[in-house]
Amino acid sequence: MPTYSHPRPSVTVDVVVFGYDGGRDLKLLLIQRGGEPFKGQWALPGGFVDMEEDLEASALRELEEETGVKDLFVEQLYTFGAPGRDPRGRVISVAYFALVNLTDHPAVAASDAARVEWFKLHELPELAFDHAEIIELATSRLRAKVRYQPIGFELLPREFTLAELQALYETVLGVPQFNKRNFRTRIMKTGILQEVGRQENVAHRPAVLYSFNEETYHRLVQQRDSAVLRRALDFEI
Amino acid sequence: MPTYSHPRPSVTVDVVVFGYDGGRDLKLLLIQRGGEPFKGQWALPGGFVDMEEDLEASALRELEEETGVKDLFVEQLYTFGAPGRDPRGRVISVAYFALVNLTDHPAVAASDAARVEWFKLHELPELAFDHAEIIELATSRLRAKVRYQPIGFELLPREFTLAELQALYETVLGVPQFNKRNFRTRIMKTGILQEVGRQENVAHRPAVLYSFNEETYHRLVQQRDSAVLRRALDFEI
DNA sequence: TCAAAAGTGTTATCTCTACACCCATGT
DNA sequence: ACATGGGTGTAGAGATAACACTTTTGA
Repeated sequence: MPTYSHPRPSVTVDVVVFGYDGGRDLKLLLIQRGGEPFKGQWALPGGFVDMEEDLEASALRELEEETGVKDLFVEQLYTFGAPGRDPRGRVISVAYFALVNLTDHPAVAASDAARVEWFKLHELPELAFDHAEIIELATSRLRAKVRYQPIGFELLPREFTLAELQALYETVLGVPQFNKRNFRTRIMKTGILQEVGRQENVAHRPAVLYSFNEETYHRLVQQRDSAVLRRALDFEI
Repeated sequence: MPTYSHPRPSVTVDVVVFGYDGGRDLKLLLIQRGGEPFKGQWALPGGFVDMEEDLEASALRELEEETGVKDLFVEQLYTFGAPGRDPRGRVISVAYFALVNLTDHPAVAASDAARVEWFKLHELPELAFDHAEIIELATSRLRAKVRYQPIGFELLPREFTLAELQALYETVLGVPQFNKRNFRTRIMKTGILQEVGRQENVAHRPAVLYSFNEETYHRLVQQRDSAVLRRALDFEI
């Protein structure tokens, strides 16, 4: 097997970053391409993997270089490698995805990218390469993940009310609204929330503020995807 | 961005094939390497991706070339790309995994492989490269999958009894034994099984033979991972 | 008639859903 | 006092777990 003489494809990483700011829409981080191919079109942040660099490190590096977004957890999504997906030749792309609290992660155009913008997930522009397909997969992965892991940790500010947490779930799952009473019962039963104070200066009964109890959170997420979480988070759609 | 001049890693595929033959163990398909590096050691079937070939097609081709195993569904698992995982240089490997009914898929050594063998999952030999890590990930993916998708379709013969289906679940999940009555109720409620006959010449009451109702099966698996299936298959561990 | 494995009835308990209601605050 | 959103009690329906029981076959 003459391994050294094998023709070699190029390898890139692309990153799908979902952002949330409390509204009725999830947002998606895109860059406008500054170079060919697809110059001027919107695309996922990403780029070529360096020879001595881990894949995940590449994803984080390219993301920061192109958008300024950093300090986040990425998770591998899928590897796209159909011949012909890139006009430059054979390019295999390892896609990553991440969730961030939008207000903590301002986007700033840099290097290759002409512009950077957070788009509403339901109002995306036309996309370069097969990036629409990548985003679709990431979206369905997010909706699956929400059912067995608490996503609020990454998407919400450090302190939040139960109403905010519920709004997040309704937004991500795209359902009109579910029962307040039952949502609370389910979430509280997991024990992952801890009371940290109450709202002030609101024209109604002040809501209790919660944050995630990191210890309980990590124990539950670790434990073979914990039946406790599945039971509590598996909202019917 | 001078894309043409980028240094390029090699890209391979590796395939984790789980087999079942009705016993108390899951089996795993391994080859003994015929060439360097790791000559003589056991490894996952796999090899280099051709320039004009889709990743999944590569995985199926390498699997058949090295083991004779074909006609099966593979699912992408994860992409391993740590620098240093292959002594030949930078090699990025896209791992796939598959489930087969062992009796329908005899293994035959061919081409590069010195030998091919089905190993019990709990009695694996020392493995080449980072393949032990790949197998560990595949195993945990299988145990997660079993909870929301019916795996019997791929692992069992076309006709089977409920006792056989239950033994499969106990084997995959590694639990001693769960309640017969309740297992049956859960499975039957999905409507995924159809009666196709009964056992003959057994020294006890003959069991009803079932097969999967393909139509119901595909409808349920498709439908956003169907709550019906999750409810029915999510066995406590 | 017996052993072996298949298959069923039933109940007590737990969980979930839906809906109505009460509570605390600023204006 | 009242509007506003936060927060709770609870009954009826439905799902679940556990156990003991009946059935059908070949030897």
